Amino acid sequence: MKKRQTTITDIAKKLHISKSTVSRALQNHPNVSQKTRKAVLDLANEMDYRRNLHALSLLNRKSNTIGIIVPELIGSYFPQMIISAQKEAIKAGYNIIISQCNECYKDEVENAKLMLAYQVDGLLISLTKETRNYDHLEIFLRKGIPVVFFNRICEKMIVPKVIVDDYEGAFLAVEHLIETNKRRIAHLGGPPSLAISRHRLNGYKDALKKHQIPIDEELIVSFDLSFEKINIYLQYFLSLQSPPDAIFVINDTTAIEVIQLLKRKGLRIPEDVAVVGFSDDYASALIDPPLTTVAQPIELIGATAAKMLIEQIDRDVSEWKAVTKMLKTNLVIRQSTVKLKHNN
Amino acid sequence: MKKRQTTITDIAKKLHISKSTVSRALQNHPNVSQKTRKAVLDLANEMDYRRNLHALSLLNRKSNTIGIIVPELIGSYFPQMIISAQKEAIKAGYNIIISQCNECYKDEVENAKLMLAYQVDGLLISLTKETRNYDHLEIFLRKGIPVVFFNRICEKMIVPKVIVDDYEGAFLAVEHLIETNKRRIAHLGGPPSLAISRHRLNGYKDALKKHQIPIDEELIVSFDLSFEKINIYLQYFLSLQSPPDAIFVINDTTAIEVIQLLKRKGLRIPEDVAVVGFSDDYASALIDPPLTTVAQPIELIGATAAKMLIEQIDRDVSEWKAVTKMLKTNLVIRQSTVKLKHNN
DNA sequence: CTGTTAGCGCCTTCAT
DNA sequence: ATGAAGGCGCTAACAG
Repeated sequence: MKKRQTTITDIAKKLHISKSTVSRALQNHPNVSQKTRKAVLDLANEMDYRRNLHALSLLNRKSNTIGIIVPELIGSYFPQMIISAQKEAIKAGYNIIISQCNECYKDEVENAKLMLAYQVDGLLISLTKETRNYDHLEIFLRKGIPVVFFNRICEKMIVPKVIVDDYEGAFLAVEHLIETNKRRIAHLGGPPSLAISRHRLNGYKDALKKHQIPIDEELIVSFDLSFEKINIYLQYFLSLQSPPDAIFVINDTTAIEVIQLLKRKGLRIPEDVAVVGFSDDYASALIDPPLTTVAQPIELIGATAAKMLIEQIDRDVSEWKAVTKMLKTNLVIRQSTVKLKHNN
Repeated sequence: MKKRQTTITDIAKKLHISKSTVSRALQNHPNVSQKTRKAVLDLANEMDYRRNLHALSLLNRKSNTIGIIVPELIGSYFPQMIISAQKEAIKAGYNIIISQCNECYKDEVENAKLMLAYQVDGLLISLTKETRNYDHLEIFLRKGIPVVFFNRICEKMIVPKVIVDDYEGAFLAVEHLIETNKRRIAHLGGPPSLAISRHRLNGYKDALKKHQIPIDEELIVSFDLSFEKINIYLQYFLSLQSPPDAIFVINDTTAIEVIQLLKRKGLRIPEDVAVVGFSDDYASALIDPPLTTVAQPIELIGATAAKMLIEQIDRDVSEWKAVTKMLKTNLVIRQSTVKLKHNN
């Protein structure tokens, strides 16, 4: 025999009063006598009554829920971002539903449908590396559900976005490499489908240009972020006639793997090859040598994205503003590019 | 003007047929003519129709949703566990709602209430370090909603649990330290409120006993997992008359911090102090020196817990089985305890 | 201050 | 093969 949940009807029956009175008491309406209110609240408490959110959502045509779709949960970036977005959401009375895509486009589409089925009031999303079609997201806009992108954005869609200055971050990172006297700087970039890949690539190129270092296409590889291939590309770099003396890598998890592989091949970091990553993952400060990387203000990104989303919710579609908020990055210099003196 | 979602009624009206027919068509009922079915499906598709899960949940008194509450999302343990639990859940037709507690009891209680409000069909939970009262979880049982614990379990509650053999894991880890000729082995343990802390402590003690090493209470500290305090305890250890030559640490994130601090103090690892952690976090293999640790079969834990939960759902309370599944750990030996030959 | 009613979107039963 | 009606839990609008 499966037990039923406690409902307002149950409470009403026990107290021999109407459901509306119970409902009002539970919501602290003024029009309820002290005595009744107390009786209701006590009984509700005793019976572990919880408002059924599904009923509420159905009634109000509003779920008070925000969906968050992230490409993955590996590394510290997305978990941290979720935590800070959630904090902001709860402050505004919204719950969140999280789902992750294993970097897989199909999962992203499924997750988007699920969010729709859950009637989320808004969607926060960072795309998978595979995503090139955005139909599953356009649906939200057609339905009047606001969408806010962060990190992995879709440039074609006119909605609010929270990003960091990938171009500048990359530019400064590469300039830093140049300043440490590296000249053959390679770039292990991301898939061109992602805007972040393109911006970071541009920053890389412009930094070289500024310092009159010729851009050598041999030294530029765009890869699909699949872990297994890192070694292949690294091997390629090292086998060049004139191999790189530094590598600017699209993200930290990849850069960390690059460092592991370089060490295994007996190369010294940074003397033989310097390495720079992007995002300042939790593990980056811990590895040997610690990774120089372009830090992102993750908490700020999460909070900002959530705020922007909540602002759009309940607002008429015609009033939506597709602001793109670009936050600053911050180059964190560690020993993967600069050898500590006292280490020698 | 806020747009409404597409409903069965909308489709019915457009096609001039009844709602029930539309509903049947959408569910592939046999009693619908081919023509009608096609018309409905086409229109549904065109209008981006999605079943309203709240309505379904209300109607069926079943949300087809599993709640997962984790103490935090820092480190790779819980994210990985969530991913594998989710995989299993989806296979069985369940969606999941994740929430994290920032290691805070109050948040755990709030999250539990939220899960109740969402009418989850079952709950997967790992407790925060602060949790000592379980009233918020007992409610689930009273309501006939199955609960399955994993990792941080509550020993007092008679429900299914998925754990690893913490005792054995600790025992083997400490024995390994003894085999590397360490004799003053300290234990930086977790709060005694957590069963894992107690079991790991027992494993530690018994390993010492087996090898006739006296247990020195000076060398045993139980701390509350708050990051800031790690240095205090470490400093305490090092200031002892006879300081430890090895430390067995309650978990990897703490052990990693211990290694950082030891290095900063100029101590050599493992020569001066060896370090062992627990759980094999993603970062553990990457730090310098790589951390020897007791690995847990995380994916298996997640999948097993989800399976056990789903098995209980829909089953009568009287049939619930409070099985505790204990999985094996696996000692991963790295350079924080054993120096590589070719490194010298 | 309290009660009655209607309906959110969906499906199932019963009738046709 | 189709339609009509009722109800899941809740609240807002309307009566008293």
